[in-house]
Amino acid sequence: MKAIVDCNSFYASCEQVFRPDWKGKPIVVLSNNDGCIIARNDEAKRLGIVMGGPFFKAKDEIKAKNITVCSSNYALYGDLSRRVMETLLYFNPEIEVYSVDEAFLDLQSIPTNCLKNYATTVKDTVFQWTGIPVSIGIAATKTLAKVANRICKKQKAKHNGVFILSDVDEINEALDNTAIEDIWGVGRNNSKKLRFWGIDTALKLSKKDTAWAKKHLGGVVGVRLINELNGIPCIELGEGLEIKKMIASTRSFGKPVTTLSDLKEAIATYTARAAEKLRLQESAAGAIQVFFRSDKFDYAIPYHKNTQFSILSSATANTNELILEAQKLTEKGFQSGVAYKKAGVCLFMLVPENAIQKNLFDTVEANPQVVKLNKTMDMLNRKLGRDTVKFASVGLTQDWKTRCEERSPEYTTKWKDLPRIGKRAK
DNA sequence: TCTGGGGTCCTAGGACCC
DNA sequence: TCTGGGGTCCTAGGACCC
Repeated sequence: MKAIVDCNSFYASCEQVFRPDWKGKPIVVLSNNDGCIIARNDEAKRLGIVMGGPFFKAKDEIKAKNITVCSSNYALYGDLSRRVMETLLYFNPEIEVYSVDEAFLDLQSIPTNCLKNYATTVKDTVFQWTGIPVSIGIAATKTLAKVANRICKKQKAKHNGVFILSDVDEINEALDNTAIEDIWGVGRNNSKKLRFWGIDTALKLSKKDTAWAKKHLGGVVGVRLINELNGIPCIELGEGLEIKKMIASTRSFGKPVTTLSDLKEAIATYTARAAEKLRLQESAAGAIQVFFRSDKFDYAIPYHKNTQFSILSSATANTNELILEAQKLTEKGFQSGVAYKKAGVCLFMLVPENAIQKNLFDTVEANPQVVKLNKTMDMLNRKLGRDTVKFASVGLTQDWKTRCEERSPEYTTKWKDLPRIGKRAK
């Protein structure tokens, strides 16, 4: 059996950990730039706040209903996520961290009659150690575990955080109660197709044969999906730390950017961030891409976007080199007169940093001091806070910076934000 | 005023190899 | 009349996930 452990309303729960006075009150969390609503706790869900909608459209309603609004605070969520995962690791070395708020657990070594107790202990311990409530779904395949998890969250009182799907009748009932678009692996496009063919529940889909799936549901992907629904595992647990194959850093601007110097500053900032992530997984990038675009929702002005790509003469993880290349590309693609709304940097062709293929025609020897410089910068920024040391090209004022008007303190990752007991810090 | 930011995997088809 | 059989690698684009 496999389990999926999923944090309940993760971002909203993180915000509540350090604000006991928010207990029982509705909360929503916004995306970057305070753009969309990306998390709501149960109380906010009950008040009818929808997921993913643009914030400015729901603003009045949210105010009227007295719902607390948080800008996203990824430093906080990242740190609490790490604590949750470490707690899971304490129980089970066979864990696949699937996303910031989810992990799969391999339960092969747990006897069937102990599963319920085991999962309940895991759930309670995570809550006790981190303050984050989780739901656990258990079944023979990842896809069925996901089904169990959904039901577990939907019927909180009935399942109390743990739901095991093992009995055939129970599985069928669960599948019958799962709408086609709620299946893990069925997205917007396929659910539309399936509904058109009259397949509207997971149970109906599970009855289709694999040849049909191969033809109509994206080849092997469809075959796997049907097998998984029938309890035949086709998606194995991932191994520990997966090395990323691409790394990106992209952001919307708080206000439109119109000058080349501002755009270059933003691109340098995103490049520095991406390079940090690159070094964290001990890789180097062989290629870099930058892009920038105008507001895609503003139909009054013509939409403008530009993407520039370059393969480096040899792979590097050096921020300085990457920024220089990114800025060259920015100069190439920039158009004056355009109001840019969003920009980003992607790094591709990632290789391990200790296996960089040198270019035959490189005239400059790699300087070991530069590697040390980058590592030292990372260390300082990790220890003393992000951007303690940075490249001048990222700018000092950063007028274009993302909006986040309701950001909570970084309770667990910044000394000055450490919560105080007794008197609330001003 | 105002609409997020990351990622992965798979397929089809073309170019090329022997 | 008639034109093989097997491969690999790469890219663009689609679909999906959180």
